[in-house]
Amino acid sequence: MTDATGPQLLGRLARPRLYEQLVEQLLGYIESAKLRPGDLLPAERELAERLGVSRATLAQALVALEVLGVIDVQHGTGAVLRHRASVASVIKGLREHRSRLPDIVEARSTLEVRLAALAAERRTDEDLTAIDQALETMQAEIDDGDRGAHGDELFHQAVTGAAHSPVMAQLMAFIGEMVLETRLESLAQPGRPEQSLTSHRDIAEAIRVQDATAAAAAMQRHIELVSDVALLE
Amino acid sequence: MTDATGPQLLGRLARPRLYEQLVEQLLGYIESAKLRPGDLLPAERELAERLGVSRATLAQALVALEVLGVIDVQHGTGAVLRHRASVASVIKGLREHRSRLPDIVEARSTLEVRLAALAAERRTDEDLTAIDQALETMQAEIDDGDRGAHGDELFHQAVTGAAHSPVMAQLMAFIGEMVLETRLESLAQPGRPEQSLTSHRDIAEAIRVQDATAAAAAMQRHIELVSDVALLE
DNA sequence: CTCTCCTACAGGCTAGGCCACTGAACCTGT
DNA sequence: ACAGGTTCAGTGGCCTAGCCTGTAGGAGAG
Repeated sequence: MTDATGPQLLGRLARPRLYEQLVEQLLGYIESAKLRPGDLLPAERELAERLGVSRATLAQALVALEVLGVIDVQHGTGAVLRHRASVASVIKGLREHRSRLPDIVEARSTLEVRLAALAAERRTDEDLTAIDQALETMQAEIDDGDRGAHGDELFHQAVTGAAHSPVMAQLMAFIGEMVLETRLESLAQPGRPEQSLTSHRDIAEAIRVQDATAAAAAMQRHIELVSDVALLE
Repeated sequence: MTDATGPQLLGRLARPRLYEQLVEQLLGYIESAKLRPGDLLPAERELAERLGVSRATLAQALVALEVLGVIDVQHGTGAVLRHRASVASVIKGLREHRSRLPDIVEARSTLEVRLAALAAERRTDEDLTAIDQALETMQAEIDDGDRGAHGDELFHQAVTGAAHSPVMAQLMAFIGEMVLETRLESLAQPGRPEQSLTSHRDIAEAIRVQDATAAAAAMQRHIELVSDVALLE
């Protein structure tokens, strides 16, 4: 899109990949053809010809759809639909116009509050060490005049890890991706890093003494503080 | 998993795809080589040769990693790492022992409890109508001796919609299939459908009167009821 | 010293081929 | 008539070989 209308001001310009366009088209096709779960997509050779691409490229698009959970490709049979079209359209819509920031913050806070509570219940001594190290890193960065973004990231990752919940960890990774894509830049407000570090310490302390309720509450306060101005981080 | 230990009793046996193995190997490589975000993976031609596969197949694996958010492939430059190895390893672990039930229930409850509360705050009259219709559908299905799985799914979708949070809806879709499996299992128990319907009515009532706290609590109870059976296995 | 341009090397995509798997139509012996 | 194998057309899986475009750093001109 932007690559056709004009140059982008920031960041490297969008690199259009054929397989991405194919994913869009296929999602659109699934929706418009009203395919139901279990239905078969047209054969690879036919699809490739109809779309005007090689089988190799189409195969990439099918891999992408498979990873997204939309289809399930079976050797000798074909590509079968796994979800109803509505789900596919949700994914499509999400990729087209990126999600709003408040929504992201909302989802993130939901997950992180729970992760903090779980971390308090399940943390091992190793988890605690990682959390403490993250705090030290952040402290060192702030002392250097930095805003401590790296240490902050480490902290949240350490807490996520301490919760020992792979599925929720993956959801967090997913959100992290959205945040990156929306080109969110946290604002470096004077005093903010110190406040953030302090609330981090509160969270860490609750996790240390394994108080799930306190950990959840501390994380909630932290997110409210942070989303107040900077919205994230 | 089972495909390595012995034959599966039900369902079609796992169909090993080369690109999937490559994803595993590459994740392992990223971790063992201690690559940091921003680092470049070896060139495609070199990787393909080292792994003993064609560039076309390697390209599929790279597409998969890109969709997973692990790397970012840039034309003319190479494949750059987007996340630290720990995140990659989490994804790897998740793909290995696919979807463990307790984790799924955990993630689901976290999201749905919050969704119920948001639904209570934000529901429109249309949302409420959809919720009531889902309840009627489920009631009709149960009266017919069915498990009411369809109505159950409709209900949760309606609540999710009423929360008006696209990102969390997306996250629900992300784990949607696993949730569906969980739901089907629990509803198979005698007497369960009625209990489930009753707790659905509680949730719907709280949303109707826009009591967020009550909605969250009702959803929490509902999920505990459901996961109770599912976890007994 | 700076700037331009060249070029080696990166990924993107195509074409065409062969192999393995699936399922249904079709034999064949009972 | 039937249950059992067998055949075969169609499907995806993967490979080789090649040419294209984009990137970035160094050589050379100014």
